[in-house]
Amino acid sequence: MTRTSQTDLAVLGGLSREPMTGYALRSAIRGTLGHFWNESFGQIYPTLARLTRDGMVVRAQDGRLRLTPSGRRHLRSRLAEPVEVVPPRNGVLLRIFFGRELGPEACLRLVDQVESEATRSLEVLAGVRAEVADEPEGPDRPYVLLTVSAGEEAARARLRWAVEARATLVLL
Amino acid sequence: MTRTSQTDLAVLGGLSREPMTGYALRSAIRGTLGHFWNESFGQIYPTLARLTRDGMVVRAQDGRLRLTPSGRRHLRSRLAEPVEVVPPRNGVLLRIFFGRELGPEACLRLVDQVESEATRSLEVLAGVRAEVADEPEGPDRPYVLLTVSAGEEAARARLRWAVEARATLVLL
DNA sequence: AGAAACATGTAAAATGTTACATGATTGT
DNA sequence: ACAATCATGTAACATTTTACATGTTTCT
Repeated sequence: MTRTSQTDLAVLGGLSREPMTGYALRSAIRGTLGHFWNESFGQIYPTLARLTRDGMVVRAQDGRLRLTPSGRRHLRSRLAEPVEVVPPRNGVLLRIFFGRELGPEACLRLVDQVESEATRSLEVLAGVRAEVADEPEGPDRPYVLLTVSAGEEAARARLRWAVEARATLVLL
Repeated sequence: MTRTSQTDLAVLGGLSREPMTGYALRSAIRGTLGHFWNESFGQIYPTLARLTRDGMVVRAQDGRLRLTPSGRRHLRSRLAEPVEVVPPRNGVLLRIFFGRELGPEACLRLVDQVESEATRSLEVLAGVRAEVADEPEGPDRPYVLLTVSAGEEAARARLRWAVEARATLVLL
C-alpha cells in the first residue's frame, strides 16, 4: 500500500481554487482548512518544488503558482482514491483515560481547556461562514459550507461532553 | 519546545493499569483506546526497550512488563504537562472541501462512508460500555466511561452531519 | 497436523515539525 | 526609520508506518 502524501492533495487542491504563492497557500490552509488540516512551510515548499518538477504546477510571471491541466488530472485521480481512516490521537482523552493517575482537579482543567477551545472554534467557524456569505456565490460554496458544518457539529459535541465530564468529575 | 513522544504516555499509562506483554499492550490500545489513539508494534517495542533501559519498566518472571515506582512518577509528571492541541487531519473533509473537483456523487459515497463508520463506532463503544459494566467497579471506571462518552458524542455529531451533507449534496 | 493467535523485534522509508537563514515589501 | 508581514527555502531532528523476520503457544 503506497502511502502517497496527503500534503500533495492539499497543495494541489488549494491551487485548483486560484493561483497563489506558497506563503498564501499556507495562510489559506491555516484559515479555511484550519479546523481539519494543517501544513508547515517545511512541507509546502518541498512539495511545491517537486510538483513543479513533475509538471503539475507552474510559476506565473507574477510569482503565483498555477495548476497545469496535468496537475488538475492528478488532483482528481488522487481525490478519488479511498480515504484512509486513521483514528486521530487525542491527547486530552488519553489523559482523561489515565485520570486516576492525574487526579480529578487536573482533569477538570483539561475539560475547561476543551470547552474554551470548542467555543473559540465555533467563533472562528462563524467567521468563515460570514466570509463565505460575503463572497459572490460560486460552485465551491456548498462544499466549503459542509466542512464548516462538520466543524460546528464536532465543536458542539465537545461542548456537550464538557458539561457531562464536569458533572462526573466534581463528584470524584 | 521538546516534543517528547506521546507514545511513552500511552505505554506507561497502559502498564499502570496492569502488567502485560507488549503484544497485550497493543491489543489493549487497539481495543479500549482505539477510538482516540493508536500505536504500532514498530513504536511499542522500541519504546518498551528504552523505558526498560531507563528503569521505568521491568520484566517480571512471567514475561509481563511492570511499571516501577520511578516509571509511575514519570507517568504522573508527563500526564500533567500541557496538552498540545493539534488539529487532526481529516481526509474526508479535505475531499469534501475540494468536492467541486471530485463531484457530488463521489462526495455522497464519502458521506456514506462517514455514516457507516460512525454507526460502527457507536456499536463498538456500546460494547466497551457493556464490558466496563461487567467488571467490578474500580477507580478507573468513571474515567474510562468519560472517554467512551466523548467517542459517542463525536460519532453522533458525524451522524448528524451526514444527514445534512446528504441533503445538500443531492441538490447539486 | 495445521491454522490462528501470541510474542518480539529490526530496518527502511515516509512523514512531519522546528529552527534557522535570508531578503523584499508594506504600513506607520 | 522601524516593525510587521510577505516570501522562499534548507537542515536537523523526531515521529510513525510498513514490511519483514522469527519463533512459540493454543485451538480445532
